[in-house]
Amino acid sequence: MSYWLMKSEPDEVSINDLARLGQVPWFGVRNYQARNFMRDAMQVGDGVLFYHSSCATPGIAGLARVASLPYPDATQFNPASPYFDAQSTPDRPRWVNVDVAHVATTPLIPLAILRQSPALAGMGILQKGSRLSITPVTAAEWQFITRNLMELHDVF
DNA sequence: GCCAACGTTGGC
DNA sequence: GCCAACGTTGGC
Repeated sequence: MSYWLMKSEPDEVSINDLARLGQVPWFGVRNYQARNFMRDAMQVGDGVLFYHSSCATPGIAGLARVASLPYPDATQFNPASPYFDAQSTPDRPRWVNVDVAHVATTPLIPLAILRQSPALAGMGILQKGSRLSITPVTAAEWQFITRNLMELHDVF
């Protein structure tokens, strides 16, 4: 079992949207490294820190879990979608996504708070210039965040 | 809106 | 294969 941090712009899909829908395809990833995490490394049941980016107060807004195997991202075939990729064909799809299911909505843990914890200094999201929308999280980081910052002891 | 940092593209 | 130019990300 692995852990991940996945960024979403709340204007597109917020933690409240995820709570309401229960489960969503993590569509729109157009970065090979992030795609490869979904395609090659994620397992159903993996823990996800749901992160709100590009908003007034960026930070971790809740917990989710990986809920499907990877499969072709439907938006790549839709010419009307901003995620359309003319190079991609159903025969040889370039982009995949997994489904992500809601686990918990938590009080927002702002990025500024994450930066204050030495235990989290190695997190991908905190590295200078890091833009990856999906980054691995260590078990120690996951436990520090869920136990110390969220005061949750019974998830995952 | 600014801008640092990064990934991708494409000419050579 | 190099690398300059460009587009994008995302915090501030």
